[in-house]
Amino acid sequence: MFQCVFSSSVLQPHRTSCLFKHLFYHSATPASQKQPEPIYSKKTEIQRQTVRALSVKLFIFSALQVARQLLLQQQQQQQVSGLKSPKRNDKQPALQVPVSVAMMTPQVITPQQMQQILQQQVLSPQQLQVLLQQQQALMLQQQQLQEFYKKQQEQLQLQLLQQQHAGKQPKEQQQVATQQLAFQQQLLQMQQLQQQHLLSLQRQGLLTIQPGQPALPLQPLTQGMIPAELQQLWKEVTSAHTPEEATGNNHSSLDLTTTCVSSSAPSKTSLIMNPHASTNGQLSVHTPKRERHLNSEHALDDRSTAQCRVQMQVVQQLELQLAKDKERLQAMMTHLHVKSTEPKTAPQPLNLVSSVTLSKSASEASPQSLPHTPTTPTAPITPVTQGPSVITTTSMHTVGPIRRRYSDKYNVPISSADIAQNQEFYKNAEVRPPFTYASLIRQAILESPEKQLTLNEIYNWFTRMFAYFRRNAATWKNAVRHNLSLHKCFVRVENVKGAVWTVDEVEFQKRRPQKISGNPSLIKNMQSSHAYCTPLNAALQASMAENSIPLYTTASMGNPSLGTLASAMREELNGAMEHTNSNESDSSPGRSPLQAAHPVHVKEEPLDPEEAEGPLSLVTTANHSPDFDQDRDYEDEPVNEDME
DNA sequence: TCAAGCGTAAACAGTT
DNA sequence: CAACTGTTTACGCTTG
Repeated sequence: MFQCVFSSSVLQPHRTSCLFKHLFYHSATPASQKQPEPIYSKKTEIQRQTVRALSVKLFIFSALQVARQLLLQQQQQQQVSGLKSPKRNDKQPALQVPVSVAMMTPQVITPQQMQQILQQQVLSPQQLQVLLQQQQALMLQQQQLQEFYKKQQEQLQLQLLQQQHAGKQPKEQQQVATQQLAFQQQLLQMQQLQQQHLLSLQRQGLLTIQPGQPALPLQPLTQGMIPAELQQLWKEVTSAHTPEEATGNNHSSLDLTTTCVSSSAPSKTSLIMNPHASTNGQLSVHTPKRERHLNSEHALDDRSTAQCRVQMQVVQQLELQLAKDKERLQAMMTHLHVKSTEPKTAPQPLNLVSSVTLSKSASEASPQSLPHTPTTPTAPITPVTQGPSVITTTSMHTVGPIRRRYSDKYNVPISSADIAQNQEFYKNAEVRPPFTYASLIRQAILESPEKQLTLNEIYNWFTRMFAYFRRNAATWKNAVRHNLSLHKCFVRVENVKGAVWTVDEVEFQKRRPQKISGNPSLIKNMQSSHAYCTPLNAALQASMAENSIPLYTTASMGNPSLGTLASAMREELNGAMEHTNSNESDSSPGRSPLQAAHPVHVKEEPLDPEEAEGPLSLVTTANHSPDFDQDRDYEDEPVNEDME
């Protein structure tokens, strides 16, 4: 009855690659529900973010490398082709490259999936250092690649014009097809190697994969290419050469380099990745034999022309992506520069680099700040900054205790602001929110206009706000009921229609000091993270928009409940401050009166429905009319359409 | 080591 | 009668 079917970008859990099933910790299957959740407590959010960003960049970089290689190959083919053939129009627009895409798709890791995979990272500071160095190197390489691609593209265009005058040779077509078949075989091999490497990464603790991780709405890395294509290109380039890389355990992009931090010379990484190609496009000099081969067997025809065009498009898309990525990276670096003094001036989509490595990484970054152009929905953002911030107290409600498992260990809490900032993320990604059931239930109730919800409405809120709760309904619904009954802060109110649940703020506030300890640094971090709430939300919106992700709502637009949630998170911070810092003002005008006056606990002293109505209205707001509530399903309706 | 908090599972009873 | 709702207990895990 309560199983909601989301017509939006609902994630299909089982689309996750089987390769990672055994790596998942939070399994979607009931059999593994008893397992603990150490993920939350083993790593910091910053670590996850850093690696996540690195992964995306590495993926893009790899794709660029592949594209370059293909360009070079294409160039080889076209260089040997003459201008003799008559001009022909393309009658075979069918692309050659994507032929094998379909069979590659199941195990392709899209950037989004990569993010999901990487959102639960275990990284040591040393590893983070290395990764950051890699990131720096990648940025430099991307710049070099961009220049290179532009040159290549110009050449390609010239050659394409020439090629249009070339004739069609059936024999060459067959050979091309044969070559592509061989290519696909190589790709399969590389696919296996890639899997092995991912496994090895996982074993090393570099990768941990969320259980039952749903496939996020697949978003093309670029407009013209699907991720599978990029992945295929990556495999092609990695399989095309350097068998020593492929056979080893360290051939992955994550191991690209730790040495090429220099910004001057061509990086070592690029040489490793493309031993046949130099960054200045002098490929033909290095591969005379291959060129001859190509000369003899690959003349121009419609297919190759189409291929060439496809490659041009690929390059263009990659260039676009590269530019965006560069902008993002530069913005990140700039943000790292300024955030200590101007935490609010540089809205960033991601806080990807930990403050630990800030000085080092930022020192080599371009100071130019560019508009953030996030391309993917991101994992929870948890800025850890020390910048000053002003918490604007609102009269809104709070989310409440933070799940300690997630954050306490490293004193990098998932602040309440985080959930507000990452609402879209939690809505779309099947990631367990780092909040207790009690907090979430309370939030659901307080977000309602009447500050009361039926059990079913609470269910709907969960499923609507968190993709994670769209699965295992029996489990978490049981937990919700359990929490409702167990905690005194939840008060059941008999209604005409039935029963609704309200929140006893007094009781709830009693719990918080236990959750948020008086660690000053912790509170400070929470304050700072709050400072980023707004820009981060904007960044998330931009991210969603750019990737055509269904943008339900955000804290600053659309569904008001999200704004409520965002405000609630700030309130949560205030609440924490109240408990930990006596100097902090008790500036919660909307809440304090209720705290003082709240009298009744149905659970402790069951009352007759008639009796319960009156005093409990303190919690359920003064203008509450039980009859009015019956038809008040408001936001839940779209979700409930498919309910059983 | 212990207690507290939390999540999960499950049994049970009452209600719809 | 089935499903839902609500309560309660038990257990394991994490954390301080």
